[in-house]
Amino acid sequence: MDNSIRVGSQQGQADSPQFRPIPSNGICTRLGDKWTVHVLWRLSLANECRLRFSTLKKELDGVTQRMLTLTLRNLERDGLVTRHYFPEVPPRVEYELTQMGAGVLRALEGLNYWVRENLPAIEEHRRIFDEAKQ
Amino acid sequence: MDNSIRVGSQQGQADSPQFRPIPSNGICTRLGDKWTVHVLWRLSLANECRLRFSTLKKELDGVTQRMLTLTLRNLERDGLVTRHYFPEVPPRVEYELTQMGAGVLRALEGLNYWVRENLPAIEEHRRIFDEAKQ
DNA sequence: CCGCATCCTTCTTGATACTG
DNA sequence: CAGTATCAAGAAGGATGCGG
Repeated sequence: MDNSIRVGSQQGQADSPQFRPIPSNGICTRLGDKWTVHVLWRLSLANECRLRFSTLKKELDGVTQRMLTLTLRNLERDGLVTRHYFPEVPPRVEYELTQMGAGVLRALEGLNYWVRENLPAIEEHRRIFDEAKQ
Repeated sequence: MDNSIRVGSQQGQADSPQFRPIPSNGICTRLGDKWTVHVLWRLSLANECRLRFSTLKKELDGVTQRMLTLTLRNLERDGLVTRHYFPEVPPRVEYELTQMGAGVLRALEGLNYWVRENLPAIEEHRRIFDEAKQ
């Protein structure tokens, strides 16, 4: 498993004059995987940003136990989520969004907004493009 | 090829009270692929946001012709890039960032910034986590 | 020069079964 | 209930050759 959050041009391109050197790419290696953002998001909506594994699993439609575990493990490793283990009779595990975890979601707001604004235009472009291809 | 920019919870979860309903996920299906952001970024730095194929290929270190073509085709389809074809003797093709294309990069600034701020902390968490696993 | 088709490899995800 | 291990399926990416 590649556990990197890769940032921007892995290539040795010189920094540019105009903007800061790095486009936010590759974070998407982690954030872009199938369940990560869903998990962060669901946690952010929970009371105290905290849910147990089974609840999370139940509410993220379609996620398998395996993938949820993997996703949470990676988030924990990155410090975006904290794991609380209760050694009870049926064991209980809760996951909590950290401050940093909440920060990612805020950082995604701009993108989220952009998508909302532009999705119609994008879909229109696609329609035309695909049509022209016939 | 899946050409969707999928936004947020594909699941039928009810909109939440607190935030707007959708976390910006899945855009990463497109933006998160290996070369898309690199291409947008490189174009944004170019004169008139415009470069020919061969230049792009030369400057994006490691990209194959196939992947660059695919990436550009998808960007063109979405309306983030325009393709200009010149039927010359050795054919020439230029790609130009559209307004909307430039918009994505701006939308990514928040994320980009967040990564810069938090990468050290993330890497520290990883170090500790991995160490504890021994 | 640019693009496409083909083949092959790697990574991610899903399905399933088993353990503390 | 939560986690792990194993196996199989699929998608993404890379290598290469041909064609306009």
